[in-house]
Amino acid sequence: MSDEPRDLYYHDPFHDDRHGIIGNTGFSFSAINDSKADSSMRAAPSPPNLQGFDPPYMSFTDCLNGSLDYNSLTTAFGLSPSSSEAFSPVEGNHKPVANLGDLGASGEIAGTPNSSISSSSTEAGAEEDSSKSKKDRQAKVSELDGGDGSKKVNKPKKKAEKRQREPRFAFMTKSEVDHLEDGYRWRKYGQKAVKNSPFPRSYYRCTTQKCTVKKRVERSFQDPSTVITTYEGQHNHQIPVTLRGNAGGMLPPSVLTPGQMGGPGFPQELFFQMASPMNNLSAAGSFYPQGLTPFQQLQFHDYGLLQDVVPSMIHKQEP
DNA sequence: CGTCTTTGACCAGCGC
DNA sequence: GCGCTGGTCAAAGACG
Repeated sequence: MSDEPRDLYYHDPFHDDRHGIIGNTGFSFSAINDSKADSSMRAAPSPPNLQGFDPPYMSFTDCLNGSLDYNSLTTAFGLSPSSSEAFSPVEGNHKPVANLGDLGASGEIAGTPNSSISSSSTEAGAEEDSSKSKKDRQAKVSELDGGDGSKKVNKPKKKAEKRQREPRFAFMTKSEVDHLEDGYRWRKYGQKAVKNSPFPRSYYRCTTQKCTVKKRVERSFQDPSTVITTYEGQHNHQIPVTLRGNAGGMLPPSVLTPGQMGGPGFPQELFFQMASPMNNLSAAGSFYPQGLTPFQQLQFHDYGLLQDVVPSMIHKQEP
């Protein structure tokens, strides 16, 4: 693949001094666009106050609605240019915060310090799961092969339609554990070495039937202590709370269950995941300049924010 | 025995 | 057209 991911907006983080600022917040948004053209269209004027945290942050809604300047927000965090997401560096983040894994409440992930979260949203719009399309493709091929079955992987006879992407969100988490518990069950279906990175990227798929959500997990090559988790798609089911202990009890009322807010789990899950660690952040107190944390803003919006956010994300998949 | 991980192979898409 | 890279498949093995 090229160094310029085709399915998202990427820009060189190392030549944009805004990143560090964002990164220091320990929380950032990165937009993942499926369309470069679209990303350029969305490129609103840079938030002039982004650098100074004042007003501290774009709202989650802003991010999801694409009203913010992706260019200023999309930052690489030790991802190879070929990586599909870009993040903010968090070098300045030295205070212990909750781990995303804590949210899973599995208990198997010790709270690792220095958690930083980044979320990314795509333009999305893809109803069809990429893997599904590929499955269809290969199934079709299988038939075309006349049931030979000798070949391990069947070759498609014709080109499938251009693969479409589900909406994606990425999280950066400082963790020693690669695969962070998030309450869902995942099956690893692949691992690949990533260009320009010594760390492989792992591919996971939600094990729930008919749920096409996938996630990728990779370590930042710049900061090996940081795990970058990218979710793709939206869960069409609730968090299997009975599994592995889980976080059911931890769920804030406003984000308790997917679907309650008007859609399947994805944005809610995201918010939930963001919210919990950030709660700890808030508790940490002096973590952010002037006591302002990104989550504080989120808390301000809390329910309303989700209401703003969710429809913007969910309506795309409404029938 | 069911579930999950590992791993090599294959494919698509892109740039040159 | 070729090579590179990301993404996925699926058999084999590991594990509880």
